[in-house]
Amino acid sequence: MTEGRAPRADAVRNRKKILTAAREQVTAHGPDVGMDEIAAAAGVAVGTLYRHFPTKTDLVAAVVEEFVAQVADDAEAACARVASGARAWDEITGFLTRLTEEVATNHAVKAATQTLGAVPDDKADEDRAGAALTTLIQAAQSDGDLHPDVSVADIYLLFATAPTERPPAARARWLTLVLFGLTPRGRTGGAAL
Amino acid sequence: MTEGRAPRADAVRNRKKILTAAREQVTAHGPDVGMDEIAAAAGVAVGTLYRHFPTKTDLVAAVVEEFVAQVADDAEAACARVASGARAWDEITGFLTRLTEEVATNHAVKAATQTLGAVPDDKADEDRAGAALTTLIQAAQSDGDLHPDVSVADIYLLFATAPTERPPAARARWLTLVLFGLTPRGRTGGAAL
DNA sequence: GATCATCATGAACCACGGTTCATTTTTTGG
DNA sequence: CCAAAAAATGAACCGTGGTTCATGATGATC
Repeated sequence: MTEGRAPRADAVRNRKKILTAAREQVTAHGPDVGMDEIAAAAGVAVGTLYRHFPTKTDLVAAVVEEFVAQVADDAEAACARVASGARAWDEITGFLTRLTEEVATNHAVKAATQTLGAVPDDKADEDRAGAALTTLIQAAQSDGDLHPDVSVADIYLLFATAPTERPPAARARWLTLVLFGLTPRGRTGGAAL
Repeated sequence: MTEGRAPRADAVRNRKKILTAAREQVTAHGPDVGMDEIAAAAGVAVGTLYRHFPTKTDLVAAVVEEFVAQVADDAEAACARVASGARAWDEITGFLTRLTEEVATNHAVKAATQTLGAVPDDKADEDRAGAALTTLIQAAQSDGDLHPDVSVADIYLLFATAPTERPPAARARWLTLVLFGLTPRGRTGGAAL
């Protein structure tokens, strides 16, 4: 019923080439690359792209989802290290540092963060990332290293707005500001947080 | 030499209408509104836009500069209140709250913040805003309410990334996070900040 | 290796948006 | 009022970029 026939060999080969090329091009030039350029990078004609992906949006979405998976892997790895005795706060800062770098460098990831908190697409990878992050957050909070009512949504909110097109120094500074805030350490802060 | 002839009456009238319409349209729909729409809103033909502004970029820049001036006014007003005895920290949070709101609501201001720290255009209004902010920052730092090495560039950096297209609650939360950071109040933070 | 479904090709199509310019209208100054 | 200059008009131009489709090639099956 769902099985018409086995897909042709060159079809699967091309599909891989397309995904690879799309990944590279979207990473390098953002989601606004032309279909022509992706096709050229894949060594394939434009029409072939449309055979595999009905629309450009679908192709880009496929690429973006790959990076969501990658971020989820990263978060889970950090989680595992915490389970092995690593300090949760260090893993969180490490994860956020890498994420900041990715968002700044990789235009596809930038696009991914925009959708992270908000889209109704049920993505397994997004759930994985959320679960891992939750664990990390709770561990760091138990250690007293992270403010008690910081949530996963907060992390998404902040990193949906991480800086792009800025020099590395600015990225590092941004992360520091976000981690420690504008108020001095000693001051007992506002009521909300 | 620089005086050819007095400009025609309808010309100045149209110029005003164009700037007003452009302000409204860019505010409402962002810098990506079509020239057609701006022209329609102004009750004028497209060609007229190009008589007054050689390119779309110039028109949008004019609008954006208006908002930079507005932000500068706001900062200076806050500054004046501090001079009259208001607490600097309260004025800073007030200013930043209003700015967050503007960035989220007003697409033109969003565009403005992107250029604030980075463009080589020598704008008097930008200098005004910078000077006022510097004063505010130093006052708050003297009171011990603001971390000692926060600079104007930091504020620009953060607000270049203020959230757009998010519900008001998210905007408020974002500001709280930025003000107080992710680490708990008691903890003596990282070396850098 | 013949047949056929599947797939690839790429020129052409189309919508969109910034820009131009020949023509017409309006204002100005005498 | 009447030219002449200045300004307004808007249809047309043009580049860009996503999408389609008639045609030709290729892999799978018997």
